[in-house]
Amino acid sequence: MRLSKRGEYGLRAMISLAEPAKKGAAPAMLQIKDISQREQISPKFLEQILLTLKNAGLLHSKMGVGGGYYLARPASEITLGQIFRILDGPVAPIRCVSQMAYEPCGCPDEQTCGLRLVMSDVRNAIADILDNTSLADITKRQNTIRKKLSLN
Amino acid sequence: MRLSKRGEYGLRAMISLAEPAKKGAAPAMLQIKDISQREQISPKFLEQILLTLKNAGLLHSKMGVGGGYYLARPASEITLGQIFRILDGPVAPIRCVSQMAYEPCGCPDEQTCGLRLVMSDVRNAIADILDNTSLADITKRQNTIRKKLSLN
DNA sequence: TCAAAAGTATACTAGTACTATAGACTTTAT
DNA sequence: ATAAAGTCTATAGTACTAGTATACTTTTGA
Repeated sequence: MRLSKRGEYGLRAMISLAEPAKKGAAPAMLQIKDISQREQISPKFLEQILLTLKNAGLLHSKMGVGGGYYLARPASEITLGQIFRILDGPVAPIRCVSQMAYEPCGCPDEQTCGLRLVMSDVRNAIADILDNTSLADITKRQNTIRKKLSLN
Repeated sequence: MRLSKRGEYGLRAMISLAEPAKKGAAPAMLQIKDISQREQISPKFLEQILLTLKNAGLLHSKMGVGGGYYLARPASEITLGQIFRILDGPVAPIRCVSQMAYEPCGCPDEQTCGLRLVMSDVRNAIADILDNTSLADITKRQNTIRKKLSLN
């Protein structure tokens, strides 16, 4: 049940882009090298990933000197599920329970297949989390933890 | 978040082995070819998988004519999580939230990493399902559905 | 006792996906 | 004009997946 590096890097980059530079400020525009340095990601690989995300409509960019990437929509309207599916494909652990890419498997009877029942639960559990967590939620959770830690 | 074919086949085979031949009877001993025919699995590939499961202590076998594989423990004491981990490794989508195979990722601060928070939730959701579902539970669910279907 | 059935064990392989890397190109600010 | 920054496509090394192949051991039963 692994998240690919592409997916991991893409999610981390999007989370970075959702963090406002100053508290209360608008989400920042960041350059590839800013993100790649902070998150320890190969800049050329990150470039591909951000481009994919841009072509999928989640990011906008500005070319030229002083350019960079920024979120196409408010952080509260971009979910982790959207990002994940663009980079890593369906959430379902097995195709026969996928909503976006259904395919039959070889079991004798799909309707009463026990594995399918459980994997369907797994799919729903994962999708529930990823589709109901926005980039803004992540930022909020991070800030809450930081606050708690600084109190000690 | 995909389940490998090895994992899928292994789980399907174990579920087959948990189904008693006759209602109320003890779980059956089945041969590779029985399972491979019923579940449409390459017999040689299945052989490897069952052997792995045997060496991990989940199956016993009987050699020779009329031999086969059977569950090493009652179906209620074998969980899908056990089978999954033997064949596909850790349940966690990312190593830094794995219980059985932790590894640090490259994020600037693991303690406040937003991605880690969410992926930890995902891991727990998956593990909750797989570790609390036994082969006996699956058999029961299948029978419930079959009963419902035959009532129509 | 020996042939056939069945599991054991390990090596090998073709194909695909993953994780990048490279290089040539376009746009923009100064 | 030039350097900074994103765009786009190709390709390469590696690991993994899904299966094949082959030789061997154990057991049963005719």
